[in-house]
Parts: sequence; structure tokens; C-alpha cells
Amino acid sequence: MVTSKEVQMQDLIRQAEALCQRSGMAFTAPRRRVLEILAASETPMKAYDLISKAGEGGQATKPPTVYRALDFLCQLGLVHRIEQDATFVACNHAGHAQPVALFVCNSCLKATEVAYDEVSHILEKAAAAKGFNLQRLVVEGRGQCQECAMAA
Amino acid sequence: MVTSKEVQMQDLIRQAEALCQRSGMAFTAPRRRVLEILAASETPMKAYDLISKAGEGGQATKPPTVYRALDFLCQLGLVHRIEQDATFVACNHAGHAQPVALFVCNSCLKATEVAYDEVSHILEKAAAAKGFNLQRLVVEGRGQCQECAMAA
DNA sequence: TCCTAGTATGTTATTACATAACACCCTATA
DNA sequence: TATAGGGTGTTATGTAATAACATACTAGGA
Ligand SMILES: [Zn+2]
Ligand SMILES: [Zn+2]
Ligand SMILES: [Zn+2]
Ligand SMILES: [Zn+2]
Repeated sequence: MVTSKEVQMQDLIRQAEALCQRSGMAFTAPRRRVLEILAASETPMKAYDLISKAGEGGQATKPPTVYRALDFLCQLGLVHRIEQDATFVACNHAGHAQPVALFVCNSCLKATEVAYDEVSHILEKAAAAKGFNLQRLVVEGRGQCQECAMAA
Repeated sequence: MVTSKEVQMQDLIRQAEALCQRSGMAFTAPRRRVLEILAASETPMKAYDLISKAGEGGQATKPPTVYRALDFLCQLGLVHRIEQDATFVACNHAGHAQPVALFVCNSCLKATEVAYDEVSHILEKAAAAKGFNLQRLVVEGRGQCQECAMAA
């Protein structure tokens, strides 16, 4: 049986390959491995869980290997880092450079991506009013997702 | 000579005392010490710099002491934690519970607080559109502050 | 062919961030 | 004077991230 999650993952990997080729970057084994694990996960993962997981059934994987892969994938926009709790999540839009907000459910810990075009303009203006030139923006939230609201 | 920074700090301490009394909480020595150090700092500080600083001229101060004080001060809204780089900054509005965005300058590392009433409503709606009930929001930015833009 | 520059990984060790667990102290109140 | 709640001190540990250096692969030029 092939789950939709698996299909989504294959898709993500293909898009990553394509994106790397276009950018002239190598989609190497450790990068693929890290992206696969993240894509297969229901929830954002901590770096050291990733390290353990990547080391299953094979040679041990050390922190720098995984952190380097994460840096790479984050730069390409294939993975997002959630600053609030130092976790990483595969992007389900494969390489949008546009900023998105990440909302994490307090119950099930799943992350929901939400675009925020409007918001970034407003914040840029608000920053500009104080003479601040905004270059990078982090928007994250906590709350309750739809499923968990139903269940409660 | 009394600088404006020092005046601001005295003010902040007084407000903190008042806030604690109203809430029935104790404004104890370590809490005061941590707030004083943060209030005196030009830039947000890392926890371990705070720990070193707090230990200067006296008995050594250990991590739990400072982290407990930080938790306390953050809950009261007297201090903000910047998630992006795990730093802490004294709030210059003394205990607003309202959310603010924190913009950090890439050059001088100073933080600028910006309120964002509008934005939270928009994001709440955007989240709601995906069935997500937003409870807490983190908005942070990076860029260049006014002073540094002048200097450049 | 050989050299070299650029990119990427492997490995060891260390630094930085944060909390668990327990003992002790103080103070209010029953 | 017991005892419960809140707070601190201390030891030890857990968790997140990177420095530094060695090694490997590839592409392009002498
Ligand atoms: Zn995304
Ligand atoms: Zn949920
Ligand atoms: Zn503030
Ligand atoms: Zn600046």
C-alpha cells in the first residue's frame, strides 16, 4: 500500500532534485536522507531526533552532518526551522522563497503553514515608522489545530 | 552624572516592584539583579552572559538562578525572549501583556519594539481559515536600524 | 596526465543553551 | 508549632549547535 504521505514525499524529493539541478547544487545522500526523514514525519523534529533516525540501520550519523544538511535545505526553502522550539519541518510547497507563518498545535504538535503577504507589508511599514529597515521576518504561532479542536 | 539610561532603569525597577506587589509576587534579589543587568544593557543578552555578569563581585551565580528569574520576568512581560537567537531584552514599556514584534539590527544588535495590533487580527483570521485557533504569536525581524543606516 | 580549486562529507572535540532533582530557607496561616 | 507554598542554592545532567581539521570527489586548466 502506498499512502498519500508517501506520494507527497516522493514528490517533494523530486522537486528538491530539480531545484538543486537548477541552482547547480548537489542533492547528496545526507541531504536526501534528512529531507526524507522530515518529509515522512507527522510533526516537526528536533535535530537530535533526526540524528538518531538518520543513524538507524547504517553507520552512525554525527551532528555536523545533519546540521549541514539542515542549513542547506533551509536555505533552499525546502525545510523551515521553527525558532520557538528549535525544530525543523519539511515545507510542503517545495521551495517557495516567500515567507510563511508556522503555527504549531499545542496538542498534536503538527505545524500548519500560512502565507502572510499582507502582514509583511504592514510590519515593514510599522518598522519603517521607527526607522528600521526590515530584511527578514519570523512569524510563528501556537494554538490548536482543526483536528484537535474537533476531538475536544 | 546620571545618564538617561540609568533613569530609565530606575523607572523600570520601580514599575517592576509595583507590578509584583499588585500580583502578590515577590520581587526578590536575583530577580531584581537580572532585570537591572538587562535594563543596563544596550543590546539583548544571552543567558550565559547574564550569568557571568550576575556573578561579578559576589558569589557565583548558577544557571538555574538566572533562568528562573528570566522565566518570571518574561511571564510578567518585563523581559522579552528573542527566539531567533535565544537572547533576552528588558521591555521598555514595563509590563505590557500585549504582543510586540522585536526587530534586531544586524549591525549593532540593538532591538526595537514595535506593536502590531492589526497584524495579530489578520493572522488570527488567516489561521482560522485553516481551522487553526491561534493563541500565542511570535513576531521577530532582522534588518538595519536607523542609526546604523545613517552611519552607512 | 597532473595539478589545483571548489564543494561536500567524516570525525573528534568542544561550546553554548537549558533543566531535573533535591536540600534548604522563609513566611503566612491554621 | 506544625505545615504548605513559594523561592533560592547546588550538583549534575540533558539538549542544541559549531569549531577545526582530515578526507574524498569533481571539474577545469597547465
Ligand atoms: Zn514552506
Ligand atoms: Zn492538533
Ligand atoms: Zn515590551
Ligand atoms: Zn543598528
